[in-house]
Amino acid sequence: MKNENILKAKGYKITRPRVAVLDLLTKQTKPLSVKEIFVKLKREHDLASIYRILKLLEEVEITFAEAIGGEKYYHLGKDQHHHIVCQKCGHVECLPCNHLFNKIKNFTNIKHQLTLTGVCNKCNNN
Amino acid sequence: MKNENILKAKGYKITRPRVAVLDLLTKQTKPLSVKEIFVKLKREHDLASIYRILKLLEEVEITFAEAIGGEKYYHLGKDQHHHIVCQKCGHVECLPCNHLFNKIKNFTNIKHQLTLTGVCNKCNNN
DNA sequence: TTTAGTGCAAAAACTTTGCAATTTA
DNA sequence: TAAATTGCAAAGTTTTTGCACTAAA
Repeated sequence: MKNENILKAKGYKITRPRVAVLDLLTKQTKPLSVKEIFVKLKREHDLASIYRILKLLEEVEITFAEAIGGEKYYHLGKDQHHHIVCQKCGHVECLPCNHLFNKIKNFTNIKHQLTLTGVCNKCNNN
Repeated sequence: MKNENILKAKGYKITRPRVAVLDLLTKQTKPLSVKEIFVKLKREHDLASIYRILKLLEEVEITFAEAIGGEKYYHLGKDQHHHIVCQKCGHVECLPCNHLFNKIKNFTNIKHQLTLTGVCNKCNNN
């Protein structure tokens, strides 16, 4: 289902700022931080709105957030793919499994962090 | 080398607050956020100092920081191990490889996030 | 026309910084 | 005793919130 239709189906309105954020994310090949989104949209939309929109998109699982270096980065889609981040300059690249080697060979001093998320027993019983 | 000696070897002093943070982290079986550290130390040390200490410990690679849900969590050691986080309540557990299955079976709706970090070509050439 | 969503401004939360006082070596 | 580090207070960031106005359905 198209992303805008997911929103519509859940009773949310299709507004200019929401479309702007979705369109922007669609064009990206890497995840973006809130600030990057704000700047790339030329500051035409309110920062507070962008926060609200990203929170909503995350809730309805249109976007996924990934914490990189303590900051949240957002990208579209349920595809679980990964990222490699330069420790010095913060440069981020996507890491599709089949290009893993090609990307990794351009980095040195590689470390990794794996975080699984799920719903724990306790929460399942509420 | 003992953690305090790593500091000493690099010319840093062994102070009460630094020892308090190290001792606290030593006891943990899960990574802690800045705030959790502050509270667990009974607010006896200044928050600003804790920020400074954690930054230092990270620099000298005594602690490692991991971003979980947009917040930084700190733990000791170079061992690369992993975490599983409840999407609802935020409950975090460590995930040593050999206990992977045992821990995971108590969670549902499991998703994962892998982030590699390294130093990119550009930064290597500076 | 109704209601959800936005933009603005203000508040809250989080993190960093300057500096005098304290503590470590 | 000298130098590094702390605690405090203030400043700088980032994120959230309340509310009147606007725009989507």
